[in-house]
Parts: sequence; C-alpha cells; structure tokens
Amino acid sequence: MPELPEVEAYRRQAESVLGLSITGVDAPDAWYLKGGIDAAEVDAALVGRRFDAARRRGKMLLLDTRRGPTLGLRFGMTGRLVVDGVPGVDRLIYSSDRDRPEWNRFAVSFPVGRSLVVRDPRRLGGVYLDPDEARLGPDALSLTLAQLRHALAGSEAPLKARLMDQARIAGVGNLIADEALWRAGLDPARPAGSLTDAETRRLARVLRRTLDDLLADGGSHTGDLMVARTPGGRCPKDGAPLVRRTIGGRTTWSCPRHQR
DNA sequence: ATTGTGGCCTGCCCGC
DNA sequence: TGCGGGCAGGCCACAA
Repeated sequence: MPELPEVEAYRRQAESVLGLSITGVDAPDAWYLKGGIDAAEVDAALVGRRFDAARRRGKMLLLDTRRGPTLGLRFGMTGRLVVDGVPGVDRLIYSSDRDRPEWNRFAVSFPVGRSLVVRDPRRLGGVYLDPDEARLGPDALSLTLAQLRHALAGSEAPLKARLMDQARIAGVGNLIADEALWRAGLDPARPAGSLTDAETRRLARVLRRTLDDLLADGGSHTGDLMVARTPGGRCPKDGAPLVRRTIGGRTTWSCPRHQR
C-alpha cells in the first residue's frame, strides 16, 4: 500500500509537471472530492494556474499552485499516481496492477497531452483543496528524537497505535510500523509511554533506517519481515513462530521471542 | 483529551 | 465453473 516511500516516489514523479499550465481537471467521482468541494470548485481553483512545488507530508502529496490554492492528494491503501500515463510505483500490494479507466478518480491535464492522474480501484484515497496540514504531525522521515519522545510520552495506548497516529507522526503505516518494531525488538502492544530512554533512542534510529531502506528498495512491502507476514510465518531473525494480533485496529505481526 | 471500535470503499482469493 | 464470504488497511465518525 502507499505508505511514505510510495508517496515520496509519487512526489518525485509529480515534479515533472511543475510549471506547466493546467488546462483541465477531470473529477468524475464526487466521493473522491473531500472537504465539501465539488468538481466545479476544483476546476475553478486550478485551471489556468501552474503547480510550482510538489511537497509531501506523511502520506499526503501536496501540490502548491503559484499564488493560489494547494491541491492535496491522499492515496489510501490502493491509490497510484500516474504521470503522463506512467504509474509512479510498479507494484502495489493489496491493490491491482491492472489498468481500468474507471479507476481513474481524478485527473489534471496539461498541454500536449500531459497529465497527472490518481488511479484508485478501491476509492480509499481522496482529493483536497487547501488541506489542513496542521492536522498532521511531523514527517516520519525527518523525525527527531525529541519529536519521537513527545509523540510517545505519557501514553497508555499501544506503541504501534501511537506510531501510526498521523496527527502525532505523519507517514508510518501498518507495514512500516510492524517492520520498524520488529527490527527494534519492541513489542507493538507495549504502552507507548513505557519505553526507556535507550529504547526510544533505538526506535528513532531504527525507524529512520527502516524508512531509508524502504525508500532505497522501492516500497513499504520490501521490508525483511514482509516475507513472514503470513499464517505459519516464522521470525526471519530467530525462527520463532510469529504472532498475529489486532493492535490499534490493524493486523499486527510480531515475534514473541525478541520483541519485548 | 485519550483511546477504542465500527464502517466505508471494492478487488481479490479461497473454499464450496 | 460460478458464487459468496472474508479479508486487506487508511481514515473518519462516534462512543466511552
């Protein structure tokens, strides 16, 4: 699914349309427009302008227009960005690799047939105008130790739930949370506030390293734990049978032996 | 405020 | 072979 690494790939791809004049907007799916906006409003807000920056905060892609509104794109679990007909990510786990026109939920067109399209079979993503960026916490990729401490401090919620809370840390999804906690040797169910200082430091370091690795390897599904995230799966580190639980409302795989 | 739960979206996979 | 149920998870609304 698109977590931070996928959306970062989308962001880089979107940079190729910066500076082009927006000639049209196609928003055939009203459900996909969020925050009470409609197709006419998006059209009026964008046509005639140009994007001049492609930013990312967590899992949201932000396209700023020059002296105008910002377009926010969320991809949910199954959304792809398709720029000039080329998908930004080859393989998307839990989505479909097929290409059906009716899955194009939102499109921006530029001269000479160029385009930026959100293709999302399951319609879990959405399009925003001037999204409230303050609702997202600091980006996971540039998270400092102090920010991680602040995000976890004093909380009785499960560690994993806190990591995935986009208002506190933006960009960590289910697969990356499992991978990072597995690498860090921390039990996802532990109260977030129960980490010692050494454990918090370790988690900050491992989370950063995990994101770097997944960015380099091309996606959130390329983690080392991923191969074992299946019934009967064993820990790639020590061979113990993995445990499958629901934590923070999400399917969670962890190793009972080395994750404490 | 904090934490947990249920529902939404729909393609896909498994078992009958 | 077709069909139906369950599953996937990001996000939001809502409840306690």
